[in-house]
Amino acid sequence: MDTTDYDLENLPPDLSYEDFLQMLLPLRDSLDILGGKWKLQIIFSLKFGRKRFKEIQREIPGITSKMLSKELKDLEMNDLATRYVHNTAPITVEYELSEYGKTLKSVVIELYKWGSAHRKHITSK
Amino acid sequence: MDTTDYDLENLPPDLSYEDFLQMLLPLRDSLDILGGKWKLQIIFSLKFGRKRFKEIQREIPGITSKMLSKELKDLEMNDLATRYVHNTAPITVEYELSEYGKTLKSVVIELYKWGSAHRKHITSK
DNA sequence: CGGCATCCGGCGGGATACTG
DNA sequence: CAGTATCCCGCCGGATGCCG
Repeated sequence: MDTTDYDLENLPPDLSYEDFLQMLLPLRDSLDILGGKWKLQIIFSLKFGRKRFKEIQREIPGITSKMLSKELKDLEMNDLATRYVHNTAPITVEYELSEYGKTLKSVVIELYKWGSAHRKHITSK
Repeated sequence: MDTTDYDLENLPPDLSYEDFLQMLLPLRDSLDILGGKWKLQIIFSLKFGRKRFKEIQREIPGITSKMLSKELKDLEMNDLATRYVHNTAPITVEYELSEYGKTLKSVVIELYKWGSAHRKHITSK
């Protein structure tokens, strides 16, 4: 696989278009993981500790079980959240943000900072 | 308007859901501006200087004039790109990344860094 | 050349019902 | 309770054509 790391400040001038698209992949990964209607809300919900499926759903008005289930599976696939199944009757499942998931913090903060400054920039004209 | 800035590290525990959604808005702004199929490619294309409409389109295989036009208008609305119209026949139009647009750099780099590390994290399991 | 108008297909995602 | 299955609608975005 291709593990080339690019220095975004100084991209090689002879970068082929294919390599350019390769370079965009990690960027898209980040955007996909945080993008969409529900991802951020779920991630923030899990930031405050281990939660049951229904708890999360209650905290996020409007989300259907289908969407929540799909998004959680997504987070789990990306190793960002961990799923705990308990042999109770009826079954209960808990989710928590993984240690690795917490590495998202810096990106999220950066996005927030820029977005926040941007709102001011835009409304000041 | 609401210009409250939140400290994402220490969110007030009594944060109402409405305030929480408010807090997400800047994050969504950032994600919307960089997300989508073409935004990054266009931004990177403009990073290398002032370009004509057709030039950009040639550099981005597959993009239709409709999409390019829409995305550029979007960037312009957000003050990220500047449009220059020349009274030639036929008309020519140039675009360039605004000075303000360059402030995106830190966010983009952060997204790239995390996404890049994430690819390694995921493929190493 | 730089766009806008129109038509249209795919799909993200909502509503609802059902199951282990 | 924690999902899955089905149906369905809106809309993003592609294709094509036209216009100043």
